[in-house]
Amino acid sequence: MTTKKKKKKKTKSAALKTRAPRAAAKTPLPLDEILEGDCIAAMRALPDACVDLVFADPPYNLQLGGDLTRPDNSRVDGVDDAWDRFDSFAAYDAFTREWLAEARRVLKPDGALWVIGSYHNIFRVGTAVQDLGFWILNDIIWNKTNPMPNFRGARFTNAHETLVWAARSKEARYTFNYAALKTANDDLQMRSDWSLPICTGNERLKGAAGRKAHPTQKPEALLYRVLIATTNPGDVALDPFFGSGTTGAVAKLLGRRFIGIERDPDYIAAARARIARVEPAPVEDLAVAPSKRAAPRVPFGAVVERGLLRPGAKLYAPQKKHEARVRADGSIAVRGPDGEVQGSIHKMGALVEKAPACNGWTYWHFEAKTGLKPIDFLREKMRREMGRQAS
Amino acid sequence: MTTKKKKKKKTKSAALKTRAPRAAAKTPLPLDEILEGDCIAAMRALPDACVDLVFADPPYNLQLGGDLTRPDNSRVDGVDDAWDRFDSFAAYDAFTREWLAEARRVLKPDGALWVIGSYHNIFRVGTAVQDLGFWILNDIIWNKTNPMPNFRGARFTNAHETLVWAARSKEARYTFNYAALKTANDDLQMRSDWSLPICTGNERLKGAAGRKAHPTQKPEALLYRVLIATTNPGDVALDPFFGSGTTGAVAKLLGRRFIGIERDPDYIAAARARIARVEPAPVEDLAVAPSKRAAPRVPFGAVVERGLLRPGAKLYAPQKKHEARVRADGSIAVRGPDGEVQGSIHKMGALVEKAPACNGWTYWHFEAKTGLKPIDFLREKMRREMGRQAS
DNA sequence: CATGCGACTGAATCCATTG
DNA sequence: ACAATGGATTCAGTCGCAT
Repeated sequence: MTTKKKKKKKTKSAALKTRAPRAAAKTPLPLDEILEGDCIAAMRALPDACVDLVFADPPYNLQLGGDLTRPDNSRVDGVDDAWDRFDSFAAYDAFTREWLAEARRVLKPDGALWVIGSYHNIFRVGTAVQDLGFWILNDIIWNKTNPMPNFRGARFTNAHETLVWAARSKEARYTFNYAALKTANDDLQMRSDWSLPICTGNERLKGAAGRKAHPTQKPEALLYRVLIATTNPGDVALDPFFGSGTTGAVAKLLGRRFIGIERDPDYIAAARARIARVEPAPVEDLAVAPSKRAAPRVPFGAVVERGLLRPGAKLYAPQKKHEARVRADGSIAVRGPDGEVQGSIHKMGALVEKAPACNGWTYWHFEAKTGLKPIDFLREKMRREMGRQAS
Repeated sequence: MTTKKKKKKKTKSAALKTRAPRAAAKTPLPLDEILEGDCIAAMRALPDACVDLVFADPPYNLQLGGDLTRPDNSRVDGVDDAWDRFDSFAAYDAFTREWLAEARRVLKPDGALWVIGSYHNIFRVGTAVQDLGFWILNDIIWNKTNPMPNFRGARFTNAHETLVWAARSKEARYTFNYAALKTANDDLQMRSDWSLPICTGNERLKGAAGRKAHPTQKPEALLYRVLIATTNPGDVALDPFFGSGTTGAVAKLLGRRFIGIERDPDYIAAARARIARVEPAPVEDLAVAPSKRAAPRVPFGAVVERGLLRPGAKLYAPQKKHEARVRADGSIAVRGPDGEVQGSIHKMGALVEKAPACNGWTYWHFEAKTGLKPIDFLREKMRREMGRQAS
């Protein structure tokens, strides 16, 4: 996983052939801007495959907001008998599928989607995500450390929200900075349940008369983790329900670009002022910790070429349980039941271990002054040499 | 809420008018029995409005690919049983809606439904639950204390499953034993996120050759909390996907009645033997044991996310013997002989100290107004913010 | 009888690149 | 498209056995 950004201008043709490229593709993207208007209309004005990530915090459901309109901008009546409830769900579903379809269109082939919601809407959102061809990667639980208690004592304290993380398609090579997250998590894999406080105190935007400027402002820590985990510096994140602009504020802090879409001019004004106050982090501290997968490939033959191991040198399995001989062509030779066999460090490791696979770099060891060391040590040495050349 | 059982023989006519009452209504319910066969057919043989609770653990439709091996080359025993394979989302949806509709029919008007699932299926289940007229009360997150890791480092550790708790209708006066749960939770409201270990060890049923008798046996603690929270002694709980019989075992323990439905005769045999071994708890002792709570873990990355240390901030070893820089992803950078090295606070502490291990929390310090303070100070601050979190 | 070490396991949509 | 190949990748807990 991790970065696959180097030469990814392959833009899988399948991703683009649903629609003819738009004229808009030639106009520059509205980067680090907030577009005022309906998110579906605004996304329609964007070209295909132009953003790396979509983060969406859509309206949660019909019951809560009179805010929701049908795709044709007619208002949904707030009714609650069975027939109209179905009608309401249908309207919500239509709205959801429409903005999700546009989001998918503007996503690059290897792009990804995040949507946050609660039990009121997340099941409908998740179903639509699957039906539209996205490929769910995880559902993430934001456990609120300080949720609003349930005052009536009629249910469990609703102490979490759910995020869906999905690649644009099953085949997508999505961005996931695994090693960086593991490092940040004190060297344990990051889990699907995240404990974060809700947005309060200084971070909470205040509007007129000290009232909260936005009813559902998300904490910056949540977006921080999302952007660190699934984007790289310079990536473009689109937020079609920009609200108070948390996505934009954290994107600016972390050296990512953003495109916001928001209907409410008051929210836009609050978000603009907020983002203007953000001081970007130093560029040199933004790159995610390098993962082994992203490191330049050093074939074993190069180690031999470089002279770090001479042809004929002996390699050992852990505890010297097996022995191999380095050959000039970068293969190694081991003794098998039918005489000597030659092959890659991986194949020969698997062979002597009778395992289906083996990482030869960590399996085979050479005799160093200080004892047996894995040959990966030599690869690391070469990578450091190469790094100095590059920089 | 709590008990509403006193005068609930009102049996809302709306609940019954879809179907004529069955002749079967006159035959006694198959209480504390396991019915062999397809759950839809078996439920059809039950009368309307005859159970207080439905707990369902349906197939998840995992759609697993090829084999998966652990880093040590051992093979993961995935769920590839025939009962979990569906041809399409449409097929899964049809199946889901059919069993849910029957479940709703057999539920008493004030009855409730629980369904457990993962991101593979829970969105489709939740959508169907809403469409069929159930009223969602909570979604509950079962956070696994010991989940299986993500072996390839490709995603977040899938560390939870989701349960949907829904009343039969919006108007239902469902059962919720608020006070009992609050007491059990050290006088804190029970939250929607539950931390429980997966089912292992002695509790896990073994079949032939010591292999697991069922691939997805649920922990009894999970059903314990469900039944304590949303049923009263003597209530009837129907489990249409009975499997290894956890619902029946806990129901018997807690003085509830159960009806199980299961297709696989081997599972039925295992469940029968298991339930026979259960000793019902003394009626007067059906209170819940208090749950212990641990201090929430705060990784270093969360301190950076939270904004308590900005990317680029400097950290110092005691006596400023060494220096490090905070990076956006929650790693830190130090100068080594071959240039800058990055890693966790622990790894980098060990590196500069040339020690095998190091507690980065106490080793690294930041510049506070009152002088150098260990970064553990910031972790403590976050823990205080997060307050006491229910288990 | 403790203690330690190694083997084993769990609802898993689990790789990337080249040819 | 698929096949072959390189080589990256795990956490909490239980159980059995050796010391």
